[in-house]
Amino acid sequence: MMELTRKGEYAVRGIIHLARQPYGNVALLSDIAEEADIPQTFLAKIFQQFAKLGFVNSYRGSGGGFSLARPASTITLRQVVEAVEGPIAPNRCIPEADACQRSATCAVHTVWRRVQLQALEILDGVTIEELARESNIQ
Amino acid sequence: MMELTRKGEYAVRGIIHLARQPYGNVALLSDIAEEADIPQTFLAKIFQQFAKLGFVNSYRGSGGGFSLARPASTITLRQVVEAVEGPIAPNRCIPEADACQRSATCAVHTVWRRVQLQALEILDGVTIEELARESNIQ
DNA sequence: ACTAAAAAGGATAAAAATGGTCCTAAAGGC
DNA sequence: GCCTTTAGGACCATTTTTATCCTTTTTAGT
Repeated sequence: MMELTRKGEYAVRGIIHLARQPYGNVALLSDIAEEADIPQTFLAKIFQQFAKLGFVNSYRGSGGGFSLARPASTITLRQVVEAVEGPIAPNRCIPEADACQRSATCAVHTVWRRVQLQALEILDGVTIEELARESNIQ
Repeated sequence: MMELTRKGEYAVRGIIHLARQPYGNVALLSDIAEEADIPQTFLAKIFQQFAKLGFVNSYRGSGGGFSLARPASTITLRQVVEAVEGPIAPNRCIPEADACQRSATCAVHTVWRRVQLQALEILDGVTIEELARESNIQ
């Protein structure tokens, strides 16, 4: 349970690789995909989501590619993961409060809520800049 | 991401219902399934796993059913969830250390590890007895 | 012994999610 | 106009989820 999918892994690896470039540098999707060992067409979908959310700029045509749209220090791990995986929540009741009629009275619910808040606190506290700097990720 | 499946939800709800019975009381699967609003045949599979793991005793035949095999205060939420969902880990590298060649040097890895440890700490600290006592779960 | 009750275990299956691929269109540089 | 590169949509295979069904085994009661 609670596992990041490939999509989430690729999203994190992909944006870390982009963040390793000099800021503003436009990188080719094909280069990032190869370096990070991610299927290019899959990474394309992920970066398209990033572009819509304003994490990256995309440029079409010859000389095009992707660049970070914001400093890596302002993009958190949580933002990246939630961009592709949706809200981080250990059970289904949590994201939309209504969805669980038991919410108000269910002790189990409060436990999941605690787990969620702890996870969010950790992921909010980690930026892509830190990860790009510290990781030896390929 | 990080979501408990139905199986996990049913496992928790099911064992909480069993824990509401007087200790040692043998309850019918059909009764628990109905009370907890869980498909009976699905709950059967879950309780079979519980029986193998020693959380519950099962009795076949007329007058049979299930009872808790250990006091509810000695069964943690983590144990119940892991019984049916497998190890709790936010990404694939964590459960088996070898699986991720990047483990040693990857900063992302250490973040997931922190998330995992926090979650485990919370789930280890909650017993089925507490949940059975405090929850108004149907 | 017979019967009914109840769990055990295996096979099966529909639906959804995952993890992609492929093709055409659009945009930009030369 | 041509080449490069991303955008977007359609499609698809595999796996996981969420069950259901059937037969067997065990037990209690008569």
